[in-house]
Amino acid sequence: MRLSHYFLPILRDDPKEAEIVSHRLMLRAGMIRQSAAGIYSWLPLGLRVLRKIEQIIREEQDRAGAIELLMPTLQSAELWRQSGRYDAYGPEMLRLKDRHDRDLLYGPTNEELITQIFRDATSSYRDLPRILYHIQWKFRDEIRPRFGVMRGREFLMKDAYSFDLTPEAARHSYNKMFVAYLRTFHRMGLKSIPMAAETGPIGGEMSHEFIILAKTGESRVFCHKALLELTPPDENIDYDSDLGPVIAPWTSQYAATEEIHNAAEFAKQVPEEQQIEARGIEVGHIFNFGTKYTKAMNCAIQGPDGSLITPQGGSYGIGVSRLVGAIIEASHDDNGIIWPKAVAPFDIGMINLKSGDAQTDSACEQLYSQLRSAGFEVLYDDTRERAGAKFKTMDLIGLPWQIVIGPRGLKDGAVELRERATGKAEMIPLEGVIARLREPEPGLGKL
RNA sequence: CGGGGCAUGGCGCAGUCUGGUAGCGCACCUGGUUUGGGACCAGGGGGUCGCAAGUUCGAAUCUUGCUGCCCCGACCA
Repeated sequence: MRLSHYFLPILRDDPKEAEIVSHRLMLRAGMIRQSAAGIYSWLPLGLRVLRKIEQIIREEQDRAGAIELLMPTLQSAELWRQSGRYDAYGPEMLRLKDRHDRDLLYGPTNEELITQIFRDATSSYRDLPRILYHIQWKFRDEIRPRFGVMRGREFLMKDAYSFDLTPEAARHSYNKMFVAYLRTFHRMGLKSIPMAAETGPIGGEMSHEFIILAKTGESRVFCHKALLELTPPDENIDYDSDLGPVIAPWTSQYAATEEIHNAAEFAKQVPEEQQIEARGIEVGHIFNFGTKYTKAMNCAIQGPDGSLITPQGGSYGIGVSRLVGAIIEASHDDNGIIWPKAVAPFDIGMINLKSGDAQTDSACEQLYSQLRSAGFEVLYDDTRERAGAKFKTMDLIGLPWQIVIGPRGLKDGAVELRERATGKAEMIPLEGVIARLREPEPGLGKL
């Protein structure tokens, strides 16, 4: 993409409404614009990140055997009356009426709807287990939206729902999602820590929040240091095998959010030098809630012996739009965002230091086209800005690699390759750029 | 919802106390000089001063009502 043809409204100054760093940087980097309190438009750069995150989530859900569908944003109140949540949910739920004066709501979650869909389409035990998911916009009318996309009212969420015949089978579905979440967040360059959690209004007995540590996190969390060193299973993990032992390293160590933290237990279970007390951002939440919704929604399945079985349910959320902010909270410096490679809006930012100079232009054009043919996503700054301004912009938007091309280096046929995360720069021959970019990252195993 | 604050061009702000018809920096446009970490000079364009009613010869400025947004708290993916 040529910057001269792109839509990237950079702000040089901090907008005063943005308090925390991710919100500030997203506004300044031209990723989002606010439309109303807690409601945002996603500009091209932000959208690209959102899509990358979505895609990683999708791949890992699919790998774990979940099946994608898409439910609407608007739901009928009638459905929610069946589960009893229409009245229980409170003012957080946005309620509206259509022209026939029928009650509708903008979905804050989808347990009722998915249960209805599943119920109406399934009658045999042979059709279980299933995990269905979708990635859709939700609305919760928060009392006080804040922190940009981290706590918006409208937000993009992946939510999955499992249906199983027995509690044991439901436990297995839960474990599948547990593993999928470990892998998902790891692929995004995040260290996520599953923590025992309260179940809240969704209900149920078993629940984990997936927390990433960040100074600006909204809640205090406590855990064993060893949890930070664990690596998730690789892509060859067999999701049909017993996953209990696989997740044991995570579930056997103390890890709790503030709400259920028990200081005495913490002290007893974790040696002082291994204790971590930090702030965290919740990016995922998994629940197992038994028959809460299937029962309320009259969902029954015929078993092998002809008897009716009420399926066991679970739901599994990931805050997709929140993750964009969370990743920035976890990965930035004074100059701007530092995108993990897997979610960066572009792989490479190419800076033409002397647009209009025939030699520099042609070297840039040549490399730009080669990089794209090689499969890289490149944002090419071909504008007439001065060098300094271009550097500042590139640092702000945080693309993993910067390629700096100017007459000085071209004299020797070289360009500068700079890694945003480390600031390390090296001069390499024009022809060597692609080979250099393809070198495997040290320490990054195959996931 | 309780407490605090803000609303003036795309962004950041001054002007409001003491009414006289809107200004600064950045950004933008034109020309010139510049050009490896947010250049300089000159000339320009752009604002129903959040909305409504009122006071007044005259309102960004005073009065009343409303709306939007931000921060702290309780609540939450």
